[in-house]
Amino acid sequence: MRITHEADYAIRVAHYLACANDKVSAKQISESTGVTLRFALKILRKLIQADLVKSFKGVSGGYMLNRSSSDISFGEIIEAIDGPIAINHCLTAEFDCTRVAQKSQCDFRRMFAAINKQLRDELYSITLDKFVS
Amino acid sequence: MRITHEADYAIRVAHYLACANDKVSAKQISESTGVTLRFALKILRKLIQADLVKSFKGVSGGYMLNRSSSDISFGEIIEAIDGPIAINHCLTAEFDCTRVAQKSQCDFRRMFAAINKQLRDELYSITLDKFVS
DNA sequence: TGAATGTATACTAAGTTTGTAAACGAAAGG
DNA sequence: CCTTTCGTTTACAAACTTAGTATACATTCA
Repeated sequence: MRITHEADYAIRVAHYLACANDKVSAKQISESTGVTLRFALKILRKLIQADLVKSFKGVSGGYMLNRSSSDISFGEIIEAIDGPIAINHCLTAEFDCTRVAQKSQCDFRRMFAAINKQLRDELYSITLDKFVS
Repeated sequence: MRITHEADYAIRVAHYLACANDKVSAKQISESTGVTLRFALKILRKLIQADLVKSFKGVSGGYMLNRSSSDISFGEIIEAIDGPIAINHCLTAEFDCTRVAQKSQCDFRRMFAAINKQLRDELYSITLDKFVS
């Protein structure tokens, strides 16, 4: 019932970028957030794939947010790293339920889906700008 | 961000006991829920330790709920198996934050704590009796 | 007393997470 | 144009967690 450390680091990284307001090198990000350089690079790649961050190559390259910090939510960052938010395995695409033939008929699943949606909405409502002083 | 399979099984087991309304053997529980006998025994032990289930030894022994099904929530069952509900590692007792000296000062942590409480309350508000026909 | 049941501890296999390593690709600037 | 600086990609491996099993033991009741 936890987000991974990687997702937690990703939030720190994104927050750092939100505060920076300018292109920042991976090395700088690593040193400022306490995430090892290699791991930070891995996280940045996932954030780029999710269109949350953009990168610049070359001698004076670096990273910056791809959108306004008011338009980037914690939910998005978490899902960019960990994949879809799902409090129970039965809510994921690959799950094949052994309880009932038609999984849409399962009351438990319906209940989990409702709670999951509420949690997800909550995480999507919290944006990075709320943490930028 | 998921409950474990074991917690999911525990819900099935508890639900089966809620429907049974009488002492049931581990074998019967295993066969009815599709959880292997050994694993069901392990789960039952944890449910007993959390006072959700009581057991009877001897030849005609078995298990039954320790309280009314309207008094047993999904939150309790999940915590009995997986431990305290915590969406981020930083909300757990053993966590030692590397971000700031005083973890109570961390805005992220406060935010996660609020969302976590909401999720937990939600899971505690859903009781077994709602799934007994 | 012994068959049927639950209890307790410990172990193992499989899967996931958390990183690390190495080789490659692209762009700025001299 | 070519070197330096930085980002990209793929693959690997150690550590941890989960899921499930095995073994030995304790209790009850006929």
